[in-house]
Amino acid sequence: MTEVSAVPLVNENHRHEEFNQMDGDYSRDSANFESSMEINESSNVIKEEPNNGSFEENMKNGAGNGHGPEKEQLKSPKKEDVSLGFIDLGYESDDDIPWAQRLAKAKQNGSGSEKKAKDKDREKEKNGKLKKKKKEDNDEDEEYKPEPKKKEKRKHKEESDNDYSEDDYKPAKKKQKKDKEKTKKTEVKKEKKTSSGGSQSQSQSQSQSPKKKKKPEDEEDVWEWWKEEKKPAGVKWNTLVHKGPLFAPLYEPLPSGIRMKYDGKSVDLSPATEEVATFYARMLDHEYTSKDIFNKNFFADWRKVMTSKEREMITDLKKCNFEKMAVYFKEQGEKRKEMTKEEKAKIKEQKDEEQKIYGMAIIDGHRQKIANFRIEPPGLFRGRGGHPKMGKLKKRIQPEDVIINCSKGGDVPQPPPGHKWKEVRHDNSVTWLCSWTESVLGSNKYIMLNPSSKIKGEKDYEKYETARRLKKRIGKIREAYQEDWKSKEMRVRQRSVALYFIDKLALRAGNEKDTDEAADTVGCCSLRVEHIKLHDEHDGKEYVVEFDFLGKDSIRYHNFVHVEKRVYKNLKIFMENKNGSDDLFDRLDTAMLNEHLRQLMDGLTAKVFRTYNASITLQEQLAKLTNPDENVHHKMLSYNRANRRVAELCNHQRAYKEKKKEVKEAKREKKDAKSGTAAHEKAKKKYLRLKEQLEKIETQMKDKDENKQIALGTSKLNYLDPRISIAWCKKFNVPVEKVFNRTQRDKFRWAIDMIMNDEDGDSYEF
DNA sequence: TCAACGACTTGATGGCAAATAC
DNA sequence: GTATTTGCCATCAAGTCGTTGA
Repeated sequence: MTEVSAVPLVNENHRHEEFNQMDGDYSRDSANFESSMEINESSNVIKEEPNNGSFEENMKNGAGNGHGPEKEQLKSPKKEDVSLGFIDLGYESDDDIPWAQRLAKAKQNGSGSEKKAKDKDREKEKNGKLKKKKKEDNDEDEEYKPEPKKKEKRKHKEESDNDYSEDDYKPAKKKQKKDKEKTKKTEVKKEKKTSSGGSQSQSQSQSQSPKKKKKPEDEEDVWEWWKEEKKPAGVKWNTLVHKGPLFAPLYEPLPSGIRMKYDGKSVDLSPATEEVATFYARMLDHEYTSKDIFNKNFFADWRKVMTSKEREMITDLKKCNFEKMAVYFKEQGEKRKEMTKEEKAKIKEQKDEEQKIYGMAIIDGHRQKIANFRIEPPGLFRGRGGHPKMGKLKKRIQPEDVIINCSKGGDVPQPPPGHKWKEVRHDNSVTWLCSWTESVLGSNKYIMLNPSSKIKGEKDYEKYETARRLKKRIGKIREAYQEDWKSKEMRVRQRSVALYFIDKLALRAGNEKDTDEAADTVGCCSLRVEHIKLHDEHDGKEYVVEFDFLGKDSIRYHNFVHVEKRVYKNLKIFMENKNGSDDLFDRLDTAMLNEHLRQLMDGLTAKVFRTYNASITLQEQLAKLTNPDENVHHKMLSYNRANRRVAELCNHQRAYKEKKKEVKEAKREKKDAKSGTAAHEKAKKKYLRLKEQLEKIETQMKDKDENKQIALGTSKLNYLDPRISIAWCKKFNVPVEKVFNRTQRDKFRWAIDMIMNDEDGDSYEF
């Protein structure tokens, strides 16, 4: 496990400040929800208008505090309001949403069973309300005994105590001719395209209209799926044609002079044994090979592929010397770098050819890029953090391991000569093209389509629409979970506190996981008592919770957060009579939490809060930081700052401190090892490598200051509604290329089209 | 009923080529 | 022209969440 540092991370002070600000906003938020509701009711625009801004924004501009000016704003949402951080939705009715209307409508209408479920919910709701009235406002009402095992939790059946239904929100109507016309036009265009079929016709039609000067990215077969009817639920495609996966090249034995040494003597290994040895040799410079678990796992798996003779001889990894192999691979690498232009071009050509054949699928008549058409090559498993299986052998995947998914008919991909597929399936309820079972964890791996494809894009679009729906309900949801802090039922209290953390701190849900199979990392629901410390007072603030745990990818989350008194008191109760290794929320898990969330809003799960909070923060930060009079360069600076705020919220940070500590330890190791010995050499190498890595991070920090600390790309690609960024570009005359690179533009083509081709696109509100 | 599984999204990492500096 | 830096992109591990079947 990565050792944690007692010193706060570089940008933690900043974040700490920010969270403290949030706290201020938070209380304001809930206190003023009612006033915003009243306003909207009279305005007949959006009936349900909770205070839905981010905490920070609300505090700074006072949005939703029930004073005069907001009333005016809420009554008449104008384009200009965007720059003021106005928080109402720009759209007044379904029909107002360009191109999205049919998609959204299909979803809203729902199926019969969905409706029944809602009715049932309403029944439950009534009962819940009656019960609620009787509830007393006392924290210590329920005698709380921690649950011994989470497994029993599900016995406490979820009661429906929600107060909302989808129908609560009924937007006013407004005609939208323009978009209908647009949709019509595109449909005609599409018909022309598809009538002549496939990508060829696309390029033909383009060549027929030389008037339109198109950028290279528009030259491909652009499938404007967002202007089409949605497929029935569960149907992912009607026809799917592809060439199957591309397999890793076969192993080529090393030249005769390149041999591993065992106990000082060169040994000839069988090809299979040698291949696995090369996996290790290639990683010799990597920190992994200094880890005991890695070596243990590698050696055990390596021995499995050895011949009995080899197994008899090679009994100790420490006696193996892979140096010669490692040097050879380095030399090969150098040679590759020194290749002539022509040689490089030839290789590129070959790769492009592979991409052309295997990298594309035809789905419902449209050519779509495949994300990963290569079968993962064999190698050693690189689990992160303290993964118990790191170093294990990832076996070579054969066609006999691969399941193909495609249309029925003659277009089934051919397996390589002399081989056959494990199975050929025609399952159009899934999106994958090929799948196989990976040998280390036994999990399934898939070949799927590129993010620019319809299948992925549509899902992405839906994700942001769900987050936008959450925006309309967040006020009520927050109000409800605050009320639940006082619940007599321990599971309800735990759920409400967990939800508060997920909403406020953008924590992940935290599924339970098997620590024999994966590193010991946690999320919100799986937090243990040892992961938090309560400080009655810290840094001049009351009720401070110190979080310190390893989250996804074993990245440390260390943060001091001021919380409401009631949350603090609840946490104290949750921790009573427990050991550090006990679950903090012993009566909660992600399934229960999500079941509850689903009752609050259709499609709501814990991860929607991350999308919502990230997007709303970006929108507000952009509005706050952008000065329309500045040049593009300065505007971009503002954009990156806004983006960075989001990344901070989501904890996408680089572990600078961790690296620093590693370097320190490596230095000590080097000092401890006897000079001249192999151990000393190894320690020295490790130290130099880590030092170099640290220096790189430091330089980046100095050069690019703020931005390098945070992995901006992740939030940009996964959490931020791209329409916010594009609308910002449109409004402030910043080229979209400045904000999104080629890949991102491909992925977000739907959003670019929606905003850029809409007259009111620049006033888009998340 | 619930653990296990399947399908999918999220996110870190590292290699490589294009851009930039010298 | 060469060295260095930067950004892009592929890769694959690690999550989330809904479904399944014992």
